[in-house]
Amino acid sequence: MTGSGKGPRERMVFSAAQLIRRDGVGATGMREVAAHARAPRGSLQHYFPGGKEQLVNEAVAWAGRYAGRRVARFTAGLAEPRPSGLFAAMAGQWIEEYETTGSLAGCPVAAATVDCAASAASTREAAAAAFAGWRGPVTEALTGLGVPAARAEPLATLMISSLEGAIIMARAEGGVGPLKTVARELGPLLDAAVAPGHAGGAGA
Amino acid sequence: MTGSGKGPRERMVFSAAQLIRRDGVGATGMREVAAHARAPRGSLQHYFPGGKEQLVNEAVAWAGRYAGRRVARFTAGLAEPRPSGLFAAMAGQWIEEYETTGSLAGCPVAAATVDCAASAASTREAAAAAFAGWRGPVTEALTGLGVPAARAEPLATLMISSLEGAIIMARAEGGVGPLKTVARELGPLLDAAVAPGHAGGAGA
DNA sequence: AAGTATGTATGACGCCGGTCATAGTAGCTC
DNA sequence: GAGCTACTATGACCGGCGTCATACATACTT
Repeated sequence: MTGSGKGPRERMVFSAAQLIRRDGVGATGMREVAAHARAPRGSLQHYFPGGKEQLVNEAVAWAGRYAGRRVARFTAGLAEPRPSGLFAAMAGQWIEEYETTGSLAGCPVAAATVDCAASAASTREAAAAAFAGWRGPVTEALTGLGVPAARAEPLATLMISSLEGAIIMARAEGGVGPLKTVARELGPLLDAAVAPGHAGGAGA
Repeated sequence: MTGSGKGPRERMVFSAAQLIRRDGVGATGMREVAAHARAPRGSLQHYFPGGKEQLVNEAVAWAGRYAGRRVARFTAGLAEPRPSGLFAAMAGQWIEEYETTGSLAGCPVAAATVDCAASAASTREAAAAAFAGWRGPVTEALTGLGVPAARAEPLATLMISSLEGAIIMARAEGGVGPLKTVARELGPLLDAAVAPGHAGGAGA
C-alpha cells in the first residue's frame, strides 16, 4: 500500500483516493494530489485531460478493484471458513488501520458518492461500478462458503452496507466501536444462512 | 417538512441540512444556503457568528433530532410491532422519498462526517451526538418490541449502519434496490432477536 | 542530425468561496 | 424623539480552486 513504486500516473490516482478518503472530494485539490504523489503538477493535465472528474472517477475505480481483490484474499486466508469470518476480516481491516494510524479515514467510494452523486453523473456511475466490483467477490465468497446462491448477493449487499455505515459511525465517534459491534452482531446472522449440511470449517 | 414556516434562523439551518444532504458540505456555499432559505445574507453572520462550521454543526444536530423523533413516531404507528417493521419503516422513508422526488439525497449526518471528520473536530462531535440521538430512540423501540436490553443497542447500531450504507449504495446505483434488499434481509434477523415468549404483534 | 511523441514545468486567468467591515432599517423603551 | 437593540443589506477582500497556455526537457525514430 505504499503506492510510491509505480509510475506517476498510478501514484496520482492512488493519492487522490487517499485524500478523498480523508477529506472528501470537495476539499481535495488537484495541486494537493500532485504534491502528495510527488508528481509534477504538469502531469495532471497530461494524464487526466478530463480534469478533476476523471481523476476522481479513476480513484473510485481503483478503490473498487482494490476492495474486490482484498475480499478474494480474505476468503483464501480464512482460518474458519464461515461468512462471519469473512465479514470480521473486512471490518478488521478498518479496525486495524485505526489502531495503527490512530485516525480513521473513510471509504473513497462512499465519499465520492456523497459528494458527487447529485452533481456528476459519471462519478455516480463510477461509484456504482466500484460497488458492483466489490459485491461480486463477496457474493462469490459467500456461495463458496455454503450460502445458497439466491441469498448470496443480497447478503453481500447487506454486508457492504453495514460496513460502510459502520465506518461512518466510527469516524463520527472517533473509535472503532461501531465496526466491532456490527461485526459481532451481523456475523452469526450470516452464518445462519449457510445451507444446512454444508461442510463448515474447524469447529462445528 | 416544508421548513418555510418558522423564523429565518431555523429556515437556514433546515436549508443547510437539505443542501448538505444533496451536495456535501464542501459544495454547499453559505450564500447558497441563505438563498435557498429565502433569508437575507446578512443574517448569516448575525445568527451564525461561528461561520460555516457552526451552521453545519447545527444542521447536523437538527438532522439528528429529526431522525430521533421520526423513529419514535414510526414505533408508535407500526402495524405489526416487530423490529423488522420498524426497520422497514426507516428504510421505507427513504424509498418513498426517492419515488416521490425522483432522486435520492443522502443523510446530512453522513455527509458531514465524510467531509469534516478529519478536519473539523466540532463537526465530528456534532455528528457523533446526532448518531447517538438517533440510536437512542431505536434502542428504546427495540426493547419495547421485546428485544433483550443487552442486545438492543448493538442491534440499533447495526440497523443505522446498514441503513446509512444502503443509502449510499442506492445513491450510487441510482435506485432503491439496496434499501429494499437490506430491509428484506435484515428484518427477519432482527425479529429473531425478540425474546422468546414475547407477546408479538399480529401473526406469530 | 532532424523530428516527433511523451512527459515536465510554470505562470496566469477567471471564478467563487467564506469572512470582514460598514451601513442602513425596524421596533421598542424611557 | 432619542437611544438602544435586533436584524438586514452590501460591498470589498483575500485566498484557493480548476483550468488553460506555453515553454522546456527528454528519448526514441528514421
